[in-house]
This record gives sequence, C-alpha cells and structure tokens, in this order.
Amino acid sequence: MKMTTKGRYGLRAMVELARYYEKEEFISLKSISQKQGIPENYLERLLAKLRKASLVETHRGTQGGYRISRSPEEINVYDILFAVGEAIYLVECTNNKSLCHMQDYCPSNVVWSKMAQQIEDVAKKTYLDELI
Amino acid sequence: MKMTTKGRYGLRAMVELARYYEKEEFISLKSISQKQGIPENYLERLLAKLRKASLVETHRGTQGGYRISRSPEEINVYDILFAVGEAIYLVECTNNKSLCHMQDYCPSNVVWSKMAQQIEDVAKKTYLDELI
DNA sequence: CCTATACCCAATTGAATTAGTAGGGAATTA
DNA sequence: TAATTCCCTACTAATTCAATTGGGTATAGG
Repeated sequence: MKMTTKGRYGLRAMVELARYYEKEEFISLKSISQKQGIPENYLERLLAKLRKASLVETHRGTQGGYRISRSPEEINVYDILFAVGEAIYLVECTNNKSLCHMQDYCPSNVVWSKMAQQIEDVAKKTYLDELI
Repeated sequence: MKMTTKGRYGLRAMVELARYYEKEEFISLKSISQKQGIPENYLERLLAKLRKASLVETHRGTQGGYRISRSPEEINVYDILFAVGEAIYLVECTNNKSLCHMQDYCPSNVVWSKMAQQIEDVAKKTYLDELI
C-alpha cells in the first residue's frame, strides 16, 4: 500500500514553490528538480498537470519558471493529489462497483472505504502553509 | 495508492472463515478459494501466513481445512494485514529514515505519516465480528 | 533579429513489484 | 492403502510505475 511518485513528488514540488510565494518570482524546473532530487523531465509532467489545475502558473524564457498561483493557505493536499492524478482509494471496486464480484454487500469494502475516507479527510484538512 | 491482494484477499478469506466460527468445522482451501474467487495456490500462501500468526488453525486429511482460531471479536483488521505482510505506510521513508534525502525535517512526511496513522487506527478499531 | 533560456508535449523504454502457476511432499482419515 | 487436504518452494507472467528521449514553442535580452 504505497503512494506513487505522482503524489510524493507533486507535494514536494508544491511545498518548494510555496516557500517562494511571497517573492512572486518564478522558479525554474531545473532548480526544483535539483533541490528536491527529482528527475527533471518526470517532474515536468507533474508540473504540467498542476498548471492545468491552476495550482501553479508559468512563464517562459529567461527568468521564467513556475510559481504557485494562489496563497499556500488556499491550497490543500487534496487539491494537489487530485491534480497530479494520485487516486485516493485502496481498492478499485470502491470506485467501480462493476469490478466487485459481490452482488449486494461487501464486508471488506466497508473497511477500505473507511480508510480511504480518512486519508481524504487528512488531505483536505492539510493546507500548504502548514507545511513550510 | 492501492492495497495489494495480500491485504484484500487476506481479509476476505478471514471474513469467510469468521462466518463459520460457531460451527467449529474446518473449511477447505478449495471452498474458500471458490466462494471468494481467489486463485487456490495464491490464497494458500496467504493462509499459511495467517496460520503462522496464529489467526487460523488447520487440519489435514479428509474433512480437514482451515478455521479461525479465535473469536471474530478478538481479531481486528490490523492483525490480518500485519500477518499477511501488507505494510501500512504510504511512503517508504516514513519507516526508513535513511531513504529520505532531507536531513532534519520533512514537511511532506508529516502528511503521509498522519494518513498512515489514520489507516492504522481504522484497522485496529475494526474487528471481524463487525464485518459478518 | 538572433540566441539562450526555459517551458511544452508525446512516445518509448526500463525496472520493479505484484500476481499467479506448477509441482512435489507430508499428514490424516476412512 | 488410497483419497483428501494442507505444506512449501521455485518459477513465470503480467502489470504498473518510473524514467528517458527528443523535438517543439514562447520569451527576454543583447
């Protein structure tokens, strides 16, 4: 039961960017990648998703880069996980009933759903500003 | 972020066995495997682990099989997950500090640990008898 | 205008883990 | 002694995740 790099790298990148929120300057991919020890091209794709979700904004050319598009107080971990496509469920069939071989009631699912709900709650309650 | 089959199959098997607790009869691997739609040989290995953790007991020969070794009220989901080797953590470095490239304090880890703790809590609070 | 910077994007490969299979062995019952 | 059923290890297949490659486009500054 493990979070993928999408979620891990995604959060780390956002924490990194959140640190520069006040300065309003753009941070280059290269810089984030080096500071956080994340492969450049791989991180790039995550940042692309974060951009599409309007969590970061970008600027090209010299002095360009990425910066957080809202105050860290307004971005929570759930937003980030959702943006990068890190799904919050422990078993497939919680989301997709057709995958379950049980007709009516699945006892196990009660547990997995409850766990997923807890994770989601933590994600939604934790804002970036608490992490910097 | 997904639970592996170890945890999923393991719990399902235990729920199945818990249903027969009163009867005290042994249920064959084949029967569990068929009812739950889990590959026989694969399930066998999980049951072996559950046996080693003293959660189930076995008997060979005709009319042999597996049965739960304690009352369902005394077995929680955590016991099962632990027994089958389903680790409860979302990122490696929560358990193994040496894997983390941060020297002192890792902001992200705060989140992942909190989530893992929540999962553990649910697992420890949920007993088999609630699921049958 | 031209060049360096730095984001943008798709396709492919590589690596690791998980899931499942095969097959021989040993205990128990009838 | 034969049928049943657990016991155990090694191997293979499948899937998913992680990372790489490489070419494209916008912007700033000289």
